[in-house]
Amino acid sequence: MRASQFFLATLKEAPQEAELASHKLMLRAGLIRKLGSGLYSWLPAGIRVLRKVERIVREEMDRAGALEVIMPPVQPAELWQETGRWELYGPMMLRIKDRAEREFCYAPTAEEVITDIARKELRSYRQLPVNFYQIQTKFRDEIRPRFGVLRAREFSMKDAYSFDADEAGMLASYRRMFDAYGRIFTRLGLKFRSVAADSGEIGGSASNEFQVLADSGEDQIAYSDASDYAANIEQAEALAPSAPRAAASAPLKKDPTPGVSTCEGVAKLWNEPLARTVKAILLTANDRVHMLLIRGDHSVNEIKVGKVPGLKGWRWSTDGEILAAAGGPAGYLGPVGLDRAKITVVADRTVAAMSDFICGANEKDFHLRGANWGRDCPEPDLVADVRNVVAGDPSPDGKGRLALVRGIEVGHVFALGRRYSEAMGATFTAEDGAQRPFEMGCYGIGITRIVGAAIEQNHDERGIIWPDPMAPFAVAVIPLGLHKSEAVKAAAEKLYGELAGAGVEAFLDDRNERPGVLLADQELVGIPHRLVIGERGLKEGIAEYQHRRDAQATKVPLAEAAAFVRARLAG
RNA sequence: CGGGGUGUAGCGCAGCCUGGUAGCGCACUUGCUUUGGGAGCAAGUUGUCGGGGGUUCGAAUCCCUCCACCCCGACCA
Repeated sequence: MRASQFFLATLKEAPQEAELASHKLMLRAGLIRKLGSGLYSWLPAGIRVLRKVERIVREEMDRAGALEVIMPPVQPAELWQETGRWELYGPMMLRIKDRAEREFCYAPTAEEVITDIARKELRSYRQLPVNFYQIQTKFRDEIRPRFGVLRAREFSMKDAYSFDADEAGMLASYRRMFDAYGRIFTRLGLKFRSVAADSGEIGGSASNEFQVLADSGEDQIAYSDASDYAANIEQAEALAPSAPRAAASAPLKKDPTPGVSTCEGVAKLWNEPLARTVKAILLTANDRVHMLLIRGDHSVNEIKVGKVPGLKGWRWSTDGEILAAAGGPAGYLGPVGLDRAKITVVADRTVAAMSDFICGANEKDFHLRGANWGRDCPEPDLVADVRNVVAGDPSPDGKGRLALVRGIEVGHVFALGRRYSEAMGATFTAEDGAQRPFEMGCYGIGITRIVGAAIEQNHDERGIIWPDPMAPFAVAVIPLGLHKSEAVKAAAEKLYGELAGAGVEAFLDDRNERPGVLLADQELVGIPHRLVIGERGLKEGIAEYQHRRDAQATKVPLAEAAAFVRARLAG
């Protein structure tokens, strides 16, 4: 491709809407333009990258035996009502009506449609297993779209759905997809980790996420420093302290803490470590108020809370409920002196093992110190893991300690089971003649998100640095003074021709611009390899090769330049 | 949805407080010079000042209202 025939929409300055590096760079490099909140057009340079990602995903899905289909992005409400998700999905789903006032949605995902296809088309166990996938535009009306294509409302997703006759088969299909995903992200040249995950709204038993590692990621990943354990922090288990609870050694004492309503404040006021304090959080579930107790330096894991018996569908208690159940206001709450008929005490595993702790006195402007389970208040009604793990916690698999890194979720595989097949009556005739619901799995990859995540992971102050497999062009040929030197022009054209002839995606920047402009654009757009041709080098018979990550250029004899680059690409 | 902020040329911004009919840089067009890291000079082009309403002789500027976009939050008691 010649620059003169391409549309290079680079910008010197980033539009003010962009905050994150990848978002700014995608706009500046001319990959995308914003149409509205969470809506992006993809320009020619962006499309080239997107197609590369799609191609690798397709190849690996095909190789794993999945079959490509396309389902309509506009789907009738009836299907979603069958599974109850028409209501469940809530405002995330964009709902539309046709001229006859029939309700539709713009697909946020396609379990219902694919299950409908399965129940109509798949009749016998002999047809199983089968795995359908599509690469399609999805729409999710996110509460707050942000970070450009990383959390857009409209985005491209590869979604696959497997159908098996039994659970063992389904788990094998799941495994095949898991392995395919690993190959995809490896081939894309990204640093990633697969982690155990919460299955969330989609439901099902097993679930793994694929996270591209990047400091700006929205997700936190906990991994063991001594094993291959890795999990999303939403899911990572915080083990109970191994040491038994120490005996009470301090007397219970109530002291004023005027205006100090946080653990941090009390710890500072009393010059005590934050880890000695306990914070109380009141939740209401099933019309009963619960006091959740977390160590002062820990944070609540809302997903774990929802899994505690009796806390499914919990919400934060109102101020009125708090006062009525605990007797004191928020900020001064604790387990001592509660009427347990009115309130259930749920202690985090760590808190249950604490002694001589600091907590609220259930009275405005007072806290307690030297509080002890058993002596000062009854033992907790429930002890559960409800906090987020922190770095240094023991790994749940018993090997090593946990460390935390940030990641961007680009893939997610779910072992669904029969949730959708049962809800929609999708059955097949089994070997014994009985009708059985399909065992399903579903597998997503955020195609557009991968592009943003790759940039987030691979950029510097000058611009993008594409991994070779995703680069819009493999190599930039940059002639310095093409419009004034016949020798430069001839050498650049020859080199470009050699590369193109060898099937290398070369970009010849034949614009009549100063060298700085050409070089800056190549660096901004992130073309990973470049060959500079200038009069200076021609005198020596060389081209200057430089990888986007190289600090210095390497002189390469002109005649060998094309082969030199091809060797780098192969490696 | 709550809080904060921003909307002025394609992009980045000033002007607004203290009303007087719109400006800077980049980009774009033309010409000349220049050409190994985002050129210089000269001459141009580009605006319903987010929309609507109001106050006023007069509104980008003051008031009301709506809209769009961005950031933080929507747990931490």
